[in-house]
This record gives sequence, structure tokens and C-alpha cells, in this order.
Amino acid sequence: MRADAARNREKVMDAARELFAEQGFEVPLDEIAAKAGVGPGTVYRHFPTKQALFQAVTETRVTAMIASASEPAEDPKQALFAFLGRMADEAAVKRDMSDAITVSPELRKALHAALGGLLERAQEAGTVRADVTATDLVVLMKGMLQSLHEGGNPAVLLEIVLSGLQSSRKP
Amino acid sequence: MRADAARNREKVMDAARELFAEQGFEVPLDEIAAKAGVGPGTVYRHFPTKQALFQAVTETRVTAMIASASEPAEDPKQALFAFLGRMADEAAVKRDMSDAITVSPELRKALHAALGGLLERAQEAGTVRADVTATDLVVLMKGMLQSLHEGGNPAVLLEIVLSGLQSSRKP
DNA sequence: TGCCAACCGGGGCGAGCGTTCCGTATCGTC
DNA sequence: GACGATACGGAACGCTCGCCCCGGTTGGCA
Repeated sequence: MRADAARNREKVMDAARELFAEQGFEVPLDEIAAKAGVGPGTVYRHFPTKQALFQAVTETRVTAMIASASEPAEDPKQALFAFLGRMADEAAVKRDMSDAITVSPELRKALHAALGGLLERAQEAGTVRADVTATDLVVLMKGMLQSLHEGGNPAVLLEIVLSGLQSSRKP
Repeated sequence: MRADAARNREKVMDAARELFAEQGFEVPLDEIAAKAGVGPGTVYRHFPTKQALFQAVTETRVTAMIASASEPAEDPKQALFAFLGRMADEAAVKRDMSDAITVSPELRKALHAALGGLLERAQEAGTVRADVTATDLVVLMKGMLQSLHEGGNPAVLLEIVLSGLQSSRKP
């Protein structure tokens, strides 16, 4: 690979990182190219599609987060809650967190599996309500993460969800 | 107004009701026109803009729901929870519920005020956590309502939120 | 029944966006 | 220093969608 090509690839990824984090997947690709100081054609020389660029930018971060679900923890409930807390912290700062789940089916599956494992262990311990499925948790978190960017207080919203996940005071 | 004009107006509103409920505000206006058996121009003869059509279709339902927040109830917490339950029920069937809040600023304001009143009374009674604001509640509900259409179990998701709203078990 | 205003259908315009193409500039080698 | 491969920029394409316009049609009154 030529030196200028590698340099441009980095510039594109840097610009994409910043703009995806600010505006989510919706940001026009031309805007990314402009911020990187290149033409749209150059972006497509390095990434076959907008979605590929998005995945290249988010995959590392998100898979690292997913991997952190396997870290050992004493209490299953705390393990689950800590993970959800990490998701919320990340999403509060980077708007592309919730899009990453939507855009890439693989990432969605991986997150689903990771959350499913944590959830199951917490449910077996009896500290998290038993009628929640992994799908419920994924979609609820996605909705909640989006709410963070519409004026909601991140800490409060997260606490509501976490508190609501516990078994099992009936409303 | 001519008879056929009135008839077409009704056909457009019927089609819009159905498609907005199915697909939300995102449905193309041409699709509504096609379902109504008219051309797009005819839609614009009766409604100046797509948003106006959307409001004409949703406003009645939503304002009625908002008005129901003023119904008397013995327990402030139950009043709030019953209202949120009605929102969830409606949104589980009609996809345009969450869009209605977004598309029309007036409706959003009205909902904000109604929820704010219910919330405040429940907080004064000490049965709902005090650190939640009306804005938090609106955005959280919006996120949750959207989650209903992505595979989440409506009853479970609602229960999580309601249970989480209560004061004040810390996670 | 005939006329005119009201109304209709659908083709078309313009904007936004993802993607592609191509003439030109640049890198790295001989 | 020159040449060929590689990469670049940005104009252009195709598509979608909200919205408008115009030639033809239809309804209802005289």
C-alpha cells in the first residue's frame, strides 16, 4: 500500500470516528469525506460501502465491550448491571453505540449472546426477574440508549432500568 | 365542498390511519395515496403537508389519551402507572404513537405537561422516585415504545419501567 | 341539459444521499 | 529523471421522497 493511501485511510477513519460518534450512522458520507479532506471516491477506495466503514470504526470498540462481559465477577447480578452500566456510559458519549447494534447483524448477535449469558446467570441466582428474555433486554437497552441523546438524564434512566430488572416487586 | 372531494378526503384519512399505524411516519406519502386509490396531488389538495395529514390522523387519538390523564384516581402512583399503561397498550398496536410525540411539538408539550402533573403528584406522595423529571419520563417512554416494535415483550418492558420508577431500592 | 368551477391523476421537479466513473496528480521504482 | 502503476478528487448517476403543476374530468346548479 502506498504511503499516501495509508495516510488517507487513517484520515478517513479518524473523521468517521468523530462524526459517527457525534451524529450516529445517519451522518452523510460526503460530510465524513469533507472532514477528512478527501473526496467521496477516496472513501470508497478504502471501504466498499458506508456500512463497512461504520463497522471498521465501531467493531473494535464494541467487540471489546462485549468481551468484557466475560470478565469474572462475584455476584451475577452485579456482573450484569456493571455491563449495562458500561454500555450506558459508552452510549452517553458516543451516539454510534446504539446504531452499531442495528447496522451489523453479527454485532447484534454477539451482544445478544453476551447479554443472554449474563442474564441467565443472574436469573438463576434469583436476583433478576425471570420473565425477561435476552431479546427484551437488547431492545430495551437500545431504546434507553437512544433516549440518552434526547435530553434524558443518563444516570437516572439507567437506574430505573436496573432497578426494574430486579425481582420482583410488582407495580 | 363537493361530494367526491369529501369522499376522497375520507379515503385518504382511512388509508393514512392504517399505514401510519402499521409503519409509522416513515411510510411514503405515495403509498398512502395509492392505498386510498388517488394520486399524490389529491392528498395535497386536502392536506398542505405530509405532517399535517399525520397530525390530522393522530391528533384526536393522542389528545384524547392525554386528556385521560386528568381523570380522577385515588392513588397518584396508580394514576401515573395506569396512564403509562394506556400509552404502552396504544403503542403496542399502533406504531405512530411514538412518532406523534416527535412530529408535533404541540403534542409533545401537551404530553410533557400531562405526564409532569401525574409525576409530580406521585412524587409528592413519595411512591415514585424523586429524581425523575418529566423529560426523563417522556424520552424513556418514547424509547420503550419503540422497543415494542423490535421484538420486545410489551408487558415485560412496561413492568420493568414501572417497577423501576418506584422509590427507591438502589441497584 | 349545458356550463363552469371545483377537483382529479399522475408526471415531473428538486433536494439529499449512497455509489461509481474517469481524467488527473502523485508515489515509488529503474 | 522518467515511466507505469496506484490513488485522488469531484462531477455525475440512480434512487427515494416530499411536493407542485397542468390537461382532462366530473359534479351540481341554472
